[in-house]
Amino acid sequence: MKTREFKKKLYKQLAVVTKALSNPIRLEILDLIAQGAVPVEYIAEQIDQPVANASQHLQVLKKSGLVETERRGKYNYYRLASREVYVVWSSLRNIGFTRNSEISNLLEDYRSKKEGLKMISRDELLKKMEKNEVYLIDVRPSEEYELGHIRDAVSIPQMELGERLDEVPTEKEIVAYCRGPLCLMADEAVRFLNMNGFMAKRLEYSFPEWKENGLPIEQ
Amino acid sequence: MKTREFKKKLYKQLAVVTKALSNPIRLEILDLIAQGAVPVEYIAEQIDQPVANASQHLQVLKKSGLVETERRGKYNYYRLASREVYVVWSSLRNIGFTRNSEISNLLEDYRSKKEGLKMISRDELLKKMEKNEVYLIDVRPSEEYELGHIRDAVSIPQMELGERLDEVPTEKEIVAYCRGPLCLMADEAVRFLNMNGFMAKRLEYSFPEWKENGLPIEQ
DNA sequence: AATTCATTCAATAATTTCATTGAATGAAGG
DNA sequence: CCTTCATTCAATGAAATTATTGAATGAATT
Repeated sequence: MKTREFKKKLYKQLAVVTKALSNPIRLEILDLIAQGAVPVEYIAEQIDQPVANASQHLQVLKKSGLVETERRGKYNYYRLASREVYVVWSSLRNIGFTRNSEISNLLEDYRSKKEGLKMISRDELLKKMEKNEVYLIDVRPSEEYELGHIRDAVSIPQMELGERLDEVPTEKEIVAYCRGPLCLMADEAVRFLNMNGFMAKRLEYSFPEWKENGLPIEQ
Repeated sequence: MKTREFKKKLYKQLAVVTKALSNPIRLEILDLIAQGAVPVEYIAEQIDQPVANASQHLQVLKKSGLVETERRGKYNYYRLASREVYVVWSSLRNIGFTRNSEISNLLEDYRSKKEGLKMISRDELLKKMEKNEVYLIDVRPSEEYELGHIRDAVSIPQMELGERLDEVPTEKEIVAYCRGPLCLMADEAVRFLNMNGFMAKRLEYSFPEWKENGLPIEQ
């Protein structure tokens, strides 16, 4: 085999992986299942797409080797194929945020309209967790909470927050977190809590980063 | 702006970056300019494509924020936009190698036909460099050598090796290296040298990795 | 064995990406 | 100011990707 021909095949194969990453819906799926294994129907619902379409995108991701499936009872659970896939995904997301001005503008724009959303850093939270000075809320869907969450965090999915406000202490500081920089559930929870007289902040970190850095988790 | 609408825009923007990565020619270009800044014409020649086509692909990469240009005299030099881009590229390549069996088969196949190509590790080479026991050859095109190379390496581009064999010492061990795992010039040089009675090995590392790890370079 | 239902597949039309060609641009140097 | 020439642009047809629809599959349960 000639060198040129070989190279062509090699880059074509590599592009199978990158082509799998080249679609916005598939990126959203990756971001979602970076949380843990979930079935097709749940994915379809979360990304607001017909099941057949979600399934087709999942096939592409699977063929490229980025995700794997596992049968559990009636359901096919999809998850990232390896830790390296998570590394690639988060470094891609990172490049998008730092190098692509449209993205940073978009995020800034969206967040600024929430006027003065207060953030809390990782270290600050760790300190307050030690002193038991904080009430930490995981606002992701409970399925994702059950797959793993920050230690001592309470699960109150964003959807349920309105009807479960009585569980939230008024004397403690509240901190909410969700999936990552692209996830807005924590933002909305914090805004809602502050409107209702709580002292709420958003964690700068999110669960995947927290886990990646070896900080305390449960389950 | 509704959350769903915002998310859609966000992932669409992120996909601009991943779409830029989703083409085999653009991957080859990235692998090439990971060496250092080079002009369009040189890129076109290396990837064996018409200049206009290379230019269009470079525009895509530029618009996505993955590469940058700089004017020097008559030429437009293209280079990776940041260190993070190199990290993304090499982790993508890494996933391709470890998760995609077609790629590993392809590489193994190609290399095994070269029957017993001997490798030398980074640490082994560093030791031998200290004792001056090794003759290190950079087989990349001289333009790339001039943009930076491993300390004490001699530039003998693969094309010129045949007519410059008399420069190569017979008593010392020879080590050749080139661009990276996808680069085959070092393989071919080593095979050629061994056929001609030299003791040649291929460096497991390549220049970009060497540089990334802060090992000694020149120029 | 039949039924259920989560998931996948197949076909299609709409959209996007791509390579090719030849012309346009525009900075550098005379 | 004019020429050169590296690079980009614009137009085109061919190829690939995508969403949608409805049917097929096949494992789990009855």
